[in-house]
Amino acid sequence: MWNDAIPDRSAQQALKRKAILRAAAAIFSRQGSHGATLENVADSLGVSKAALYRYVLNKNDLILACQEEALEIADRALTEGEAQGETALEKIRIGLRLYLVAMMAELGVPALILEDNALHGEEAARTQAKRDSYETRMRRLVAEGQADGSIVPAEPKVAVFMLLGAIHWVAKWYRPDGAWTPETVADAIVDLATRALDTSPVPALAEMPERTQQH
Amino acid sequence: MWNDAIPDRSAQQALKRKAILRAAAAIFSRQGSHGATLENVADSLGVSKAALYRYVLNKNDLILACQEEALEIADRALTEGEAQGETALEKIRIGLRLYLVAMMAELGVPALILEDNALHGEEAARTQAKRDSYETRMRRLVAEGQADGSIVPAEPKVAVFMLLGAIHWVAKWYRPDGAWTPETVADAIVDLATRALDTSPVPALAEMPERTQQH
DNA sequence: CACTAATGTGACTCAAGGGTCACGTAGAAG
DNA sequence: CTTCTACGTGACCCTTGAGTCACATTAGTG
Repeated sequence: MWNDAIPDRSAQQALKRKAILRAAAAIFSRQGSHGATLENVADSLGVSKAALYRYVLNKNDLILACQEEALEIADRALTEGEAQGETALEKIRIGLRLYLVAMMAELGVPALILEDNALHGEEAARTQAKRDSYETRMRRLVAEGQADGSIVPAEPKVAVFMLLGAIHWVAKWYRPDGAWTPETVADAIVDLATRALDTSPVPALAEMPERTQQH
Repeated sequence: MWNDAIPDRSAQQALKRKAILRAAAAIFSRQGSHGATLENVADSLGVSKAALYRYVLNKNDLILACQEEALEIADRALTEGEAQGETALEKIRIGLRLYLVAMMAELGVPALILEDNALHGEEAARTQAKRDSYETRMRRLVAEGQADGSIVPAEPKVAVFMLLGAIHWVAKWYRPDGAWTPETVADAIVDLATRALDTSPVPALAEMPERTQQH
């Protein structure tokens, strides 16, 4: 009912909670956190609503967990990008690409779009702080790129908002059962969006290969 | 209570309905259509919830009206862009810029982000069709730009999604009481986003002038 | 096999929010 | 001044959905 098999009792807890997060993320991302029902989430797992409460404190907690997971993923991706990239622009490219792919892999959703007041409680502020921190990091990278010559001069705030808009919007149109794989989409959208900042953009961009292997 | 003064009785109706649309759009855009209460909308106008029902059939109708208004604006803006622009890229630039500015002026909000199932009823399908039609128009323009050499080769669908993401995302971060005017923001974000498609991008972009005159 | 802890369920409570209604009031018209 | 109509209101109804609880069931453990 939950998933296939195996590990020792206490680790099951974590797996099941993870499964709930995935299911919830999928529904939040389509209907918004307000439009989503805990019963929806439960149904999509083939479980009763009450069962969820063994793994989740309440709806707010669930939203919070999804949000934090997504922020962790974004943060790790950016760190990896900073490690691998040569110029600042490359760092951003890699960071965003890994973000999209990892979101699909771990939450099953390319991005989480939450309403402004989706969360309440003091944890909401902590989460907001994390998001600010991520955006600040991105802005610093843009400034760095303007220094190293890889990124065109432009207001860093606007540049970052533009990039994040393009990335987050993927949640609105990407369908996992479509013709494009997560990697294809991530490459295409990130290449295109970051081309806006590129001081020496290549004239042509990659084609869109169809999905070859299912899953 | 509603607005300042004047016109003959029956025209008041239209004005008041328009005021409701603006108020609703503002709240929808911050809280999502599900998170928004009709009482919120009423309160923000200093009116009781019941009063709204003189001008609006129900919540669905209100959402629908906002949505359609936004689509009309987008459509008009694109038509204007097609009339004024030389290359296809210019047409897109002008169309998007006018869209952002007009949304701010007429709905008081840079964009409407609605959840997938915000609307129900058959009108929802009609609205969806309009949105599709707009996106198709945009894709055709991208293809046209690839033909006339102003736009870089790239999958038109992805290109349009990327542009619309950057544009719609403005609703998430723009604050009317901030330092930037609507025109400033529209220019900056559209120039930056469309630069991604530009075959001959200028190396540098405009600075961000502060707001000089208040409103 | 008996015992216990963990897990899941259906039936419930309760608050919030969409929508309605009977009424009060103000302003145009005779 | 009276009357009619449009407008707005407070109080209300009713559904939906968050959260709880007593109970059944299952799975480890001696």
